[in-house]
Amino acid sequence: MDKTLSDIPEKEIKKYHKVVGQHVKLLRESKKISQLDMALAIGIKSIAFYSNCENNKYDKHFNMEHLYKICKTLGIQMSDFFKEVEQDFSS
Amino acid sequence: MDKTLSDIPEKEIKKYHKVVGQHVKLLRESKKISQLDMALAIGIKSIAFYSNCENNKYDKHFNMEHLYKICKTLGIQMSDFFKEVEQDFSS
DNA sequence: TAAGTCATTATCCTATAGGATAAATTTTAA
DNA sequence: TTAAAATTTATCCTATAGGATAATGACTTA
Repeated sequence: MDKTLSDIPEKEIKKYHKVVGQHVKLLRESKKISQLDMALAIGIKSIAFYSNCENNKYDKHFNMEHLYKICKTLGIQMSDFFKEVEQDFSS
Repeated sequence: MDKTLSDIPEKEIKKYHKVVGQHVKLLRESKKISQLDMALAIGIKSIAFYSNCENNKYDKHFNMEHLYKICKTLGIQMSDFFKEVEQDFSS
């Protein structure tokens, strides 16, 4: 799709995805959960794909469903997750 | 993908998508913005698709990029958006 | 009553997100 | 050190999310 009609730059979205991935990684590591365990918990069978989502490689990123399940697995609220993301994002 | 490996039920995700759509609609209407204007603001050229995302028809739903742009257009934080969604969701 | 927004339903198409696989690399612990 | 566990890189495939299109309906006001 041609996204140029929106005045919100693609770069900004990319950065957001990146910060989201970084934050998932941070939270996961702080709870001593392996990528494999987290991936399986949220129904992703490929650690490689999961890894790429965390690290924003090959344009892979988490979607709403992933994040919902990740937050639930971590025992936190989406709103709290995004609050932390926002702090990182604007810094 | 076979999502049965995750113990978080599909029904729950569907409901979440639904509440998200309803909330976007609520906020959009409260700001007197038409579907067309919002769709264009976030780079969606099809009001039909946008409408289906708001109403969760044909399994259409907003993704992270959509929601990021919607929140920015509405002038609110993602975290605040999701806080409201959570209140609706658990009720 | 017609014309003009605004929104919804329905169907179809395709670019790509989601995922599989394999191999390399890095980390950990024995 | 070495073996295993954990992570990352890279490439490829395909199911479907994202979107186009068209027709319908609902509401407004001229």
